[in-house]
Amino acid sequence: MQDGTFTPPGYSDGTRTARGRVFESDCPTRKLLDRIGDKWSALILLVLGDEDTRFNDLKRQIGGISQKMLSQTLQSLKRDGLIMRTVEPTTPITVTYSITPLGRELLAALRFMIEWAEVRLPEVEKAQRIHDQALGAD
Amino acid sequence: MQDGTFTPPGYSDGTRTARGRVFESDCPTRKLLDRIGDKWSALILLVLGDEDTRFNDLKRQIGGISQKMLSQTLQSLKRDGLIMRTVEPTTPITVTYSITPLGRELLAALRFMIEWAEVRLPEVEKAQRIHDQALGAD
DNA sequence: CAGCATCCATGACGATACTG
DNA sequence: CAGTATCGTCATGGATGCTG
Repeated sequence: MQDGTFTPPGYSDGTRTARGRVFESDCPTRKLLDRIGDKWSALILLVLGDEDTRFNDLKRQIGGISQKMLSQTLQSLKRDGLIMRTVEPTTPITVTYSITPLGRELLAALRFMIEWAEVRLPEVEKAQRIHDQALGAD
Repeated sequence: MQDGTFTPPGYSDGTRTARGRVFESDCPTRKLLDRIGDKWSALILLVLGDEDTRFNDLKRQIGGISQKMLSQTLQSLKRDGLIMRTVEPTTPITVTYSITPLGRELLAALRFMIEWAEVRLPEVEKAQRIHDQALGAD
């Protein structure tokens, strides 16, 4: 858990799959997706994965995010232990956000999805167009 | 793209990172998360990754999902080309949902996050408890 | 600079009832 | 069995204005 790599357990022995847990009432996957499946968490983690960044820098880099959502999402990520908030008592105050080892680990898993999206989204959108044209053909 | 494996491009040469695209206006990652970051898509993909499943079977397996959301999410996943819908003209009608190669590929990326969630969520929740107790300590 | 407080619109989602 | 249609609720998130 020191670096950004994450090796998932199981699957090699063939006995344990994700299926068993995902439908329990306290399903970890559901909880995780509730948190980082929102509109901005993944983007913020991605920026902080590259370099420590200050509040208004984040706001500039992530186009379209409102101050409210940035602040709110940062708090949530900090509460989850995925990012850190560092205050320097300058005037005016200077606040820097950075990713934690735990956050970097999640980011590593996230990158697989990000890369998939970048490579395959054209196919998804092509499927959408075909689907939308074939009205009634099902 | 035939099996469920997905090898992300880039990163080996060190020049290309996900950063460049993720903040474009038509960011693929944002679009993807808008689609499968919802409450049920990931769960449905996970079930269908195991075996083809019928509508009411899905409803039974995924605890807590409403008929409306199941139907709606299935349509969305089908439109994206991630799952298929097969109708057998029995009486009454028999409908089976199955995952596509594209969907299986996404599922493979998703599993990294699922596994991370199952392993690390206790740490996240521990961080939450510590954070909530340290009121004012920042 | 780094936020918080407030108001408001949208839509995600659930519950219920109905259909081929 | 496999859905559709409608209604109501609540959370997400944007816009705006204010603060230390």
